[in-house]
Amino acid sequence: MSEITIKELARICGVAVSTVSRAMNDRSDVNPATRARIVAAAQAHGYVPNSMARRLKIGSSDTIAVFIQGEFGQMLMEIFERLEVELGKRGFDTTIAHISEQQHDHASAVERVVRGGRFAGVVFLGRYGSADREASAQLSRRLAEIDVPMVFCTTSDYSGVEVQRSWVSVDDASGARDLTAHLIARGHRRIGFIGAGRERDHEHAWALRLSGYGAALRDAEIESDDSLIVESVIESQVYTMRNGYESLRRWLRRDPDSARGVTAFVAACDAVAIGAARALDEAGLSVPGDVSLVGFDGLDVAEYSRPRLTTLEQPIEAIAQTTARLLVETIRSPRRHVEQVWIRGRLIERESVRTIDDDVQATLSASVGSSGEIARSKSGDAANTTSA
Amino acid sequence: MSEITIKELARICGVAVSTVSRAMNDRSDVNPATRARIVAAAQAHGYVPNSMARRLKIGSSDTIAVFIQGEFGQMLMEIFERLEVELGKRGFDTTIAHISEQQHDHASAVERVVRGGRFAGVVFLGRYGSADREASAQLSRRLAEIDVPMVFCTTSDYSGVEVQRSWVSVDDASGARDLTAHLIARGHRRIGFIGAGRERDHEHAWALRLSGYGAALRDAEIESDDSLIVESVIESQVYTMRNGYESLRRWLRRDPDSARGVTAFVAACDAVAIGAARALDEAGLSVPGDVSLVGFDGLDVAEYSRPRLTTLEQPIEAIAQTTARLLVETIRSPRRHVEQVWIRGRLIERESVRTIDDDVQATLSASVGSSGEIARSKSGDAANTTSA
DNA sequence: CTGAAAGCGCTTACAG
DNA sequence: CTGAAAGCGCTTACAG
Repeated sequence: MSEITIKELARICGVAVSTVSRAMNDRSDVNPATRARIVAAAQAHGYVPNSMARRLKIGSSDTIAVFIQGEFGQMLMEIFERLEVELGKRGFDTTIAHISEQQHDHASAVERVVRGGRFAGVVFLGRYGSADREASAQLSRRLAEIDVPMVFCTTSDYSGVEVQRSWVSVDDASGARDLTAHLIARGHRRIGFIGAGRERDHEHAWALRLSGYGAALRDAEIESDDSLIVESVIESQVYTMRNGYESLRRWLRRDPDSARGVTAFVAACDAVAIGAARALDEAGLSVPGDVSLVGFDGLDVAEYSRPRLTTLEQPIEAIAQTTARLLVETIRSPRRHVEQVWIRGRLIERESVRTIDDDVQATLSASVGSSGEIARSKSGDAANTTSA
Repeated sequence: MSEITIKELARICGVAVSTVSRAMNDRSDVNPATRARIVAAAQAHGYVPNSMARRLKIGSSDTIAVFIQGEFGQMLMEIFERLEVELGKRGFDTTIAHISEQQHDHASAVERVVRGGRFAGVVFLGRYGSADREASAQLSRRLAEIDVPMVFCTTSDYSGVEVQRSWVSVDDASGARDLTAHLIARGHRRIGFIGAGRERDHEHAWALRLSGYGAALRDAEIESDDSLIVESVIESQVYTMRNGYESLRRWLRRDPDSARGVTAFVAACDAVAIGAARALDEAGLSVPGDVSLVGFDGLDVAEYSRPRLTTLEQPIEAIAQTTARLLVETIRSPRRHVEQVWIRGRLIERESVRTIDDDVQATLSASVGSSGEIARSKSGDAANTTSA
């Protein structure tokens, strides 16, 4: 711990601490020669100002805390990286505040770091609060009280509290709608959705994607069929390949009749799509030969898997820029109106969707039929829960 | 900013600040009734101690900084999550210090946060210093001077400085050796390696994996052939599917003759393997039908891609535990001997390796030949750089 | 251009 | 069990 303090450095240089402070902070009112001498000495002795002391004194910090709850998804990390540079351009430091899933009391954990940290601003990335509605609402109220500038990035505030916050997100609903419409334009009619939240409430982005899927169906006057909605099996880690795989696999086994005739699926995200593709594969169904599949996010895995996945690319750049802009504006003029920005993603057509026409339809039914048999042969253990 | 300070809370409760402090910190020497009153008031007014002031006063913090340089790879994030809980069990908070790739001067950026942050300890996750050897060595020397407890996790210290540091990592060399030996046991003889660093020096883990590959070849008395080593094309982001794809694709085009006869590849990591699989696919080669392929890491994508990738699973749990243990030991007794731990990973056999025998060999040569033709038909633009 | 002084919000001996 | 005081390492008016 040979850390040197400002006092010692001052003694070494034979000046007052206030002079050292000014020199280190590039103030204009310091003799250039003195400054040079001090900076050199600092360098030589490895002096770096104690950031706690500095921030305590300064009062207003220029660091932004970005909260990430639970798992570090790839999409979140990519947004974070861009966000960090955007905020950097505007003169802010960024720090990740991770609230682990294990934490009993999310709300108070968040509150503790926000209140204790004296940040210039806060962004919630990808999740907010806990499944416990009341706790989340509580958190919102308290955050409103301490009045930190904050924006939700890729999360909507579903806490139900009146306080309005700014947010920015990919337009989940329109994205899913575009994806589904694309499938419909390719001749698909019986289209499933993989990865719905168990409770189907508005807890997060997926509910929005599910609604976009429903809207596209309605637009095309296709009757929606709840039995085609595949629920998430692994709720603690929804954005995973494993969730896509397990969820679809279970559904295929349980509802062989529903599976019959489905020609396409929209997955709640790319990772889920990859997992789902494997479940399909194991059931003897090929993509896109037997069933088409689209993802959501635009991860690299969607680009390099085979078949390449048609998906909706999140506009990471724009999301990060907008979030940074909104937050900085809020910091500068706290009482401005809130802005809520949905940014449309871009549909990327690749190889996982096939154009359907009647004769193909026939082939399809046949192969789905065979998958139904596979399902049946294993369905003994799940007989009572089979819905069809 | 209705943040309340200890002084105001003290006034509200009609006690001295020292009493509030004691109550908030659960000291034993406080009247239970007084404590209850204070805690309740703190709750009501949303009082949370200013963490800067607290840490400034305390001097020794109990937070650990984990440094991550450049991209947030999935493997790194998984290790981080485990590390956070392991450190948490031992009473430490964890914070991520991200050094972005853009930063001109890595070394001094690292030094600044370490010196300025007064952390209880530091771990470097996945990368250390910059490509600039001298700068890295410089950093090591300065870090040694300030004498922070630190351990390298999944990074080796190649700075060349005498100061010995503890480290823990998957055993890259033996892992790659196991993987390669596995291929050899399955009858493969001409085996390539995808993702070598351009300079082939010992900058990071990949050099170790490359050497493990070489060792296995030597064990089996197979003559190694440098033309089978595929170099990374995208050096700034080596752990990516894109790097695997572009690197192998270029190689396939450039060295069609080398490609002839290769029956298997070991990829430097799973992401690279996935990208490589696509390049193979585009060249008309199937995995494992025409060429076998193994990865390294044990990411989910290796499990859900088709074919499922045979790979070496990193023992994340053990790595995180050992790192936490070592760091805490170093914190408690700074002068203890350093420990350098290589933890063996587990080979997971899946579907990307095929057992080879003579007649298969014949088929293979034929299809690689056809890929050579594809390459040639596009080689006009790269004619001068073609090595064969 | 430089120095002495006050104070940011806490914690921790030291008295009582 | 409680309070008054000192001080952690800085920065920033305020004088000179």
